[in-house]
Amino acid sequence: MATLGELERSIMERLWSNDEPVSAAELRDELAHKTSAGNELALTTMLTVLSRLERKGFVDRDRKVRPHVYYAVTTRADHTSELLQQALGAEPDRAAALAHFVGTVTPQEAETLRQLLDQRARQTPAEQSD
Amino acid sequence: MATLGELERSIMERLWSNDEPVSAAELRDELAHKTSAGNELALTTMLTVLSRLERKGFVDRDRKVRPHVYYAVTTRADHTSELLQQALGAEPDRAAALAHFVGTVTPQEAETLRQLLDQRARQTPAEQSD
DNA sequence: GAGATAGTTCTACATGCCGTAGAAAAGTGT
DNA sequence: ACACTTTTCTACGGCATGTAGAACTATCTC
Repeated sequence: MATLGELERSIMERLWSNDEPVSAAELRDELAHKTSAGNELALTTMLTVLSRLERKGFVDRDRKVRPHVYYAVTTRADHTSELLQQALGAEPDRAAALAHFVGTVTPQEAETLRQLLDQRARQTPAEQSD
Repeated sequence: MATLGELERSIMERLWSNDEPVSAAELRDELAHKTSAGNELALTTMLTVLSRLERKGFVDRDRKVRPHVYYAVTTRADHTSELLQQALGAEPDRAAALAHFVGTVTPQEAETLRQLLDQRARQTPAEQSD
């Protein structure tokens, strides 16, 4: 999975935060508010970056309407999950890494995780350990 | 946390896999075996990359001995844990992301996670949910 | 439907990271 | 002091990203 630059990430954050497809112009205006100086980027800049995000498979667009409107292909949770898998992917001692990780999450998150594991266990019936 | 390039990663993998500090020349020879063609990189290439890794805070070196010897500053599990935190860091709905994630781990890992959470619960006494 | 207008794609450039390594400098042993 | 080893400095090509003008295409209006 390709990584995202700063502007690309800002755009994805916006697209993830709201399902309705938006035009490049809207995006540009909204992002300008977020930046300290409120610089408006050129519209073509938005369009270029959106095209790149499209090429990377992060966004898609509706080409039937005239200002094309863009939307995220996946949810942010999905994306984060992929990042988590990727982080673990190269790790030979996954248990050790998970141990470190569990040590860093908040108690609330630990509880969340536990509940999720319980749900999961119910869906994926007991496995035999070998 | 800075990201790693391909060569940088290879070097870190090697350093993480063995605690003993190694010289640039040793590293170069070992990594050459790993690559398909067995290309030997120039020694200065190793030194450059090691310096960059040092600057990034991934490795340190013993400058008292004459071929300087290099070693990883953190463990790989530590690093992976940081990546996991980082992946979750920007996520507003951490629970959702964790849910996706839990859905992707193997049953064995789920069990590992459960055990880790149990240990953790023993160390961090029961929290009151609000 | 031809021209004006709005919107999109093409092309381009600066910057910074990374892989790569030669040239220059610095340390070491005899 | 000199040859040899090792490290640092400098450099360059390639690629990703932010940035945007130029050129092209679609749409609307009269």
